[in-house]
Amino acid sequence: MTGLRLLASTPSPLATRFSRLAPLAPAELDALGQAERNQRRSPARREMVALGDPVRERRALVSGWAGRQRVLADGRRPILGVLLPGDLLGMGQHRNPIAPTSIVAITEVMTVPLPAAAPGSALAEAYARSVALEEFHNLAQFTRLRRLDAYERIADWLLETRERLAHAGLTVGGHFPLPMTQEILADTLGLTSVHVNRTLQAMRRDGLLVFQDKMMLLPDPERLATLVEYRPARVRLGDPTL
Amino acid sequence: MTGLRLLASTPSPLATRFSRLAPLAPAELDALGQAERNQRRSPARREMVALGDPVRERRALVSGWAGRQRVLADGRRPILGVLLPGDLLGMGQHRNPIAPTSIVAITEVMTVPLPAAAPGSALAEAYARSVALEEFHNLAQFTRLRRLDAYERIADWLLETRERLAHAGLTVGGHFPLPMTQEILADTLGLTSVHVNRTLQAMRRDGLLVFQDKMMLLPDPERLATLVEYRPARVRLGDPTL
DNA sequence: CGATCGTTTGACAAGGGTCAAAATGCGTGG
DNA sequence: CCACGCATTTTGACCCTTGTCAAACGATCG
Repeated sequence: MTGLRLLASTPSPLATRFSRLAPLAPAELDALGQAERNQRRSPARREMVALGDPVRERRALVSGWAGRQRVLADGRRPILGVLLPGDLLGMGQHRNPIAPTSIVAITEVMTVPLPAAAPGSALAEAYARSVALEEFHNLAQFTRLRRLDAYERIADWLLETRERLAHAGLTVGGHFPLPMTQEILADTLGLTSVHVNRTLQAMRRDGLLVFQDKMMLLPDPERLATLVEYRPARVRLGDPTL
Repeated sequence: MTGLRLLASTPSPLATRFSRLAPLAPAELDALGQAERNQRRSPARREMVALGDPVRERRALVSGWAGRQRVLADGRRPILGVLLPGDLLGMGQHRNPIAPTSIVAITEVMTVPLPAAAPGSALAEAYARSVALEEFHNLAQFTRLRRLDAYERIADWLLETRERLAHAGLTVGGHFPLPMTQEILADTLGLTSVHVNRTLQAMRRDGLLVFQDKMMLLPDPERLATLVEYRPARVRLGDPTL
């Protein structure tokens, strides 16, 4: 009975992530739960937000993966960053913000409207920390593309993605979902799909990853982390909860 | 007489940039002017803000150039973006933000504390737009590093920097200051100084730039812009003032 | 007038891109 | 349940941009 209830009430990625970002009050958790009843669906490959769209409301991703991307004149579409369950959309600060990038669903994606947060509330703090984390990951993506070679880039990105998914409660025994093609991974990492393929094979040979049925396992994350000097994300120094 | 007064009261880069971002009230312009009396100096090469520092106050650059950078274990120091006069520092959103990057003075830099802006005021809007512009330029830097080769990267960056300086009233007859070494430019663009040097020479041969005494002139910005499909920054669609 | 920093030039190596095609997987309809 | 068509993964051969290493040259400053 308890088992069933536990199963049924498994906290959503959104609630998991947010209650780790700030100590949410029960009422705030409840507001999140209410918001999650109001899901909107975007099928895979759909452009959820177009570049330059006015931002009407703040939303959160509750399931599925999306990519922030730019479409270029030459047809290429570099992916600037990946949005995972629990991540926020449309957090611009000023009155009439417009979307600085387009957002495209990689898999089928469900989003919900974000409940308003009273200034100074734990929920507001969680939103702000989420934004700060996003900035952190943007910077990480930046340095990744500058200084790491293909092998290290992939290793570093896998470690980061694993950590983000774990933070939203989406890893199972070290395994985590990776529902993207090698081509999209290539667009994310600034490589060609051919080269991603060769590099993944090398990592497999080196016993650093196992990938099956869109599930990834890193058997030796420590070795990977040493390899690329990976440092986990922190919003605030000295905060052990993040 | 009028000429003298005009000269003496030449608006600062900060005031110029901000009154173009939002229609500031006279009182707000005055507050900016007051703030500018309170300058703090950082000599060239000084680390103005260290990675992880707590952000105590919001400031603005009023003269000189700085770079947001990361120092890496291998000693390299990729520059993530350049801060020009009129740009803001420390605009994190949450209560106890820490600096996500270190900031280093490229030339001697003067900064001033930012006056507080009432919510909903034109000044607050100007701040928000400045933040949005910064995000825009971060994204531009991003795509620059991904898809453009060395020649295009430099061309694109020069066009953007020229536009930003013009926006702060710092260009004179198409000429603009470029007070950085080729090595720092290389760090900014993800290239080596050797390659920057060769590429600049090529652009000079092609008649696309003239560089003397740390002043840059782009004789044919249109040709450059076509070359790299350069698109000027806009914070809001349909806003002709930006 | 050294000393130091920045620019310029040369020779060479290599990581990754491009092009092309084969192999494998997978959903759909018959 | 099978066959077809399309998407994805894999492999091979070749080439080009950029990095690396090293040294010479030029300018600026105490």
